[in-house]
Amino acid sequence: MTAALVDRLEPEAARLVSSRCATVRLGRGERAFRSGEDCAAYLWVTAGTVRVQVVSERGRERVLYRVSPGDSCVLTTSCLFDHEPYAAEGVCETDVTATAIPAGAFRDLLGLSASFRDLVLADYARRVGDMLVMLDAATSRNLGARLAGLLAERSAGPVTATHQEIAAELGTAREVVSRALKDFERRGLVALSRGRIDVLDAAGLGRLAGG
Amino acid sequence: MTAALVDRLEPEAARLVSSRCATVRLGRGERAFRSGEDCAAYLWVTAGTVRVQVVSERGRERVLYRVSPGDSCVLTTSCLFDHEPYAAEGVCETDVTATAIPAGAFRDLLGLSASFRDLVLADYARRVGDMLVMLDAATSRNLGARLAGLLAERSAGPVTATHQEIAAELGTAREVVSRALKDFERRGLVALSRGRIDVLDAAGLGRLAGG
DNA sequence: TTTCCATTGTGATCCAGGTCACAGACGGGA
DNA sequence: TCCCGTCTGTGACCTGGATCACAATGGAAA
Repeated sequence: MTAALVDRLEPEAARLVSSRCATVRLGRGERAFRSGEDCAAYLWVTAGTVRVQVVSERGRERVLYRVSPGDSCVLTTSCLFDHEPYAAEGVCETDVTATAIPAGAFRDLLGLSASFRDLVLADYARRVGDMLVMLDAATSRNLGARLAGLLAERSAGPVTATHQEIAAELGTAREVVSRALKDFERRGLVALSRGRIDVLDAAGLGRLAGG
Repeated sequence: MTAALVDRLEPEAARLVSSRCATVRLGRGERAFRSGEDCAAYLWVTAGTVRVQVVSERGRERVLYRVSPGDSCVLTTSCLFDHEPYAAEGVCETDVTATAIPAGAFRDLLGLSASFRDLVLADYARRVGDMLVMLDAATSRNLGARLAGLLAERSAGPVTATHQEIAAELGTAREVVSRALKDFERRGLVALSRGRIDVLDAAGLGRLAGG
């Protein structure tokens, strides 16, 4: 399944994309955009993943969401319409290929293509929903449940992530995650090794996470 | 200044609104929508204010944002595009007049009118920005600063709100707000009376709030 | 005036999570 | 094999804020 933008659009809109948009490639670890930067173009990711995060004054980073092929990035649209600089940064988690849509072309596309509108707005809707959930989670402090939820979600294979990365995901401190994980291990829910967590009892984790 | 939708749209779009949208009136305290409800129409508020909030399991309510004349409601668009029910409820803080735009008409309008697109997306952008700020605030727990900020913002006139209402605004408990306010009073920043807070030193509060 | 409920003030206590400070443990180079 | 930087594990301690439990007060309605 390809995630090329042109494949999803009406012919006329696809032509517009072909003529006015460029393909950009970014290496793993590069920044797609930085906090405080102005927003010049809308990026449609066709391959790879961009992690969008904010960094607090105290240096703690917090992951907001990820942009995968087929997703748009709410913050970018936010910037394009609000004319404000980015409040977050985008880090490429893998090599990334994307179509850069200049602001003018973006607006034209919105007018021209119902498919494009649907893509953009549906994604917006999803993100807002996610952020509501995050807000809720951040307010009620039940770190154990949130961690269990995160692990249960990814229990298909081994979870390869350092405790530090998970802490950023949850917006907390590494030590807190380490302790909680150790607790899970003692309860037989997971097996821990360096940079990797194997889920032994996804159902149990799910129970911990769910209401 | 009127906030009627038709005044902001191209003639053709305005006609569409006139023919397919109804005006609804809601009394103060009524629910514009409820948590879990399906979303049938997009509401464009022309007069009054709707407070959008989520209620946690423990009954604590948290204000997400307010919809004033000229604003749209992100959650509504969210629902229309995501086909998911509301995750929050909307309470009319005053008598409210609104234009109800059925889902179909909403989509048509987006295609037809560049002005409408700009209204909807600009509003979306603003909300997302607000939510980022809220997330940040909720994570770093410095209730004093947040409370000071809230008061400084409204320091134009006396702030008429109970401590309970302010607590909902900040997503915390009433007692915590009472104590913080009392502390501000002792420091000469505010004067407290029943259901009302007079800001005596807006600059001082601003300093407490600002970085 | 009296009643009664919503609002506010406050002490006492509790607790999840944050911080600090190290000590191992692992693992990929050199 | 040894070295060194990254990851983990853990104890000790701190803290803001949440909860509980009442008392006191204000003010609108009766």
